[in-house]
Amino acid sequence: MIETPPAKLSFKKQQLQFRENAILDAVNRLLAQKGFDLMTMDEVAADVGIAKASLYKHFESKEQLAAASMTRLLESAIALAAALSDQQPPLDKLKAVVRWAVTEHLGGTMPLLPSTRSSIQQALMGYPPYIERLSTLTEQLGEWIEQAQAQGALAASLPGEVILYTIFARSCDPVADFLKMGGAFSEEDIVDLVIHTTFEGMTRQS
Amino acid sequence: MIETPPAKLSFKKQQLQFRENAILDAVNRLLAQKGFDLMTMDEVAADVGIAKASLYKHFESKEQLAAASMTRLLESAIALAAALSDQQPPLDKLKAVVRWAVTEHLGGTMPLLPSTRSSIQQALMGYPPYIERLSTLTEQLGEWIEQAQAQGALAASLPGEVILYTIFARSCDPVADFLKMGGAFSEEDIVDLVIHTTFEGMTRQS
DNA sequence: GTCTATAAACCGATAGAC
DNA sequence: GTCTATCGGTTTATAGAC
Repeated sequence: MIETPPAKLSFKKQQLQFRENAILDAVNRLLAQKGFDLMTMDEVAADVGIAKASLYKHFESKEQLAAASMTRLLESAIALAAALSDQQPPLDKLKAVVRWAVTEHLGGTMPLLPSTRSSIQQALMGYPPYIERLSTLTEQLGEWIEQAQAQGALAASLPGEVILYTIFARSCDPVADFLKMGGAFSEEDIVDLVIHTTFEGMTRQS
Repeated sequence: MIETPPAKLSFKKQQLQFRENAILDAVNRLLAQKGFDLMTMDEVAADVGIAKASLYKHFESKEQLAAASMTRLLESAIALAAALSDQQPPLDKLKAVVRWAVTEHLGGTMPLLPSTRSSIQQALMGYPPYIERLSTLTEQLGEWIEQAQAQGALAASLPGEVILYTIFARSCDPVADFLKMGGAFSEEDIVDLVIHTTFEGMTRQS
């Protein structure tokens, strides 16, 4: 019994995809734990359970490996945004995105980016697949921001850029880490607190 | 003419202090630009204009060097806090601290910390002079936070920890970097925008 | 493709002359 | 104390056998 070439090829491709996904899982976790600079290729290989040289058969450099991981993360965010009901107010959809990001962050699966200072930032900007996803996500969020402002749900006096960047930045907010370290709050509480201060600020009585 | 021993000793000490201050200036700038991990001792030495080996006559390790720089930064913050008028409302004093920090950040003299993930964080926690300053600053800010909450100027429903950590975190807010990169706002505008979103949030109409 | 072994570069820290 | 030169260790990336 000889399998037909197409099926065998498909199976091989599936195996390849599966292996590369396992690699990206490890990279994602290590990026979240230690950041790009402190993450070593030896660690990634050990975490996946393969030799370091084998990594380079799948990804040609550490930068491209991290870029691929970040691209997959953006795809998750885009998928989440697409799954949000259109009947929800745009402000709720924006909060849902932040909720997802902060939850991932607390779970240890959110890379430390965005940070202007990270050495990987430059490599990311020269990696078209990442730029494309970032553009897609930015467009979707920007649309919701405009709608929320038109409805009066978000301050119309604030430039859209400021709101957009703030939402991105809160995905990696160290406040969540500090609160988790303190141990006085549950992860659900921490997420709620971060979302509340982000959107409502700290001066408003509730 | 032979100078008196006390005067000569004082002069030598002054020279030493001056040199070490120049070193810490360079460290502070490099920590702000690249962070601890990417900062090399060769760079620090080149920036100061001395040999790398000479650095180790003043500071015994890279960690201690960074810790000394961070300690000096905290002393600046404490001095700023002490200089604020007692006639000001506590909320205004808290905003003034954030204003100072974000301005330093935009000027390229604010190290990337705090960040739970930085490899230096652990060294910092084992460096008593740093801990002491951090405790002093935390106490002062905590006092103002309580006063502001009692006055109704800050939300009394928010745990003080959350407000404190948020103030610390906004000192290194990447939003300021993004807005600066965008080039559409002056540095004064950026500082105002960050302070506004931090304290008033993004939903309130103004 | 996966492995072991190694090359090439870099970095923190030190030795030793002055 | 400052310098030049170098050690020891780590890291990215590759060579070559299987």
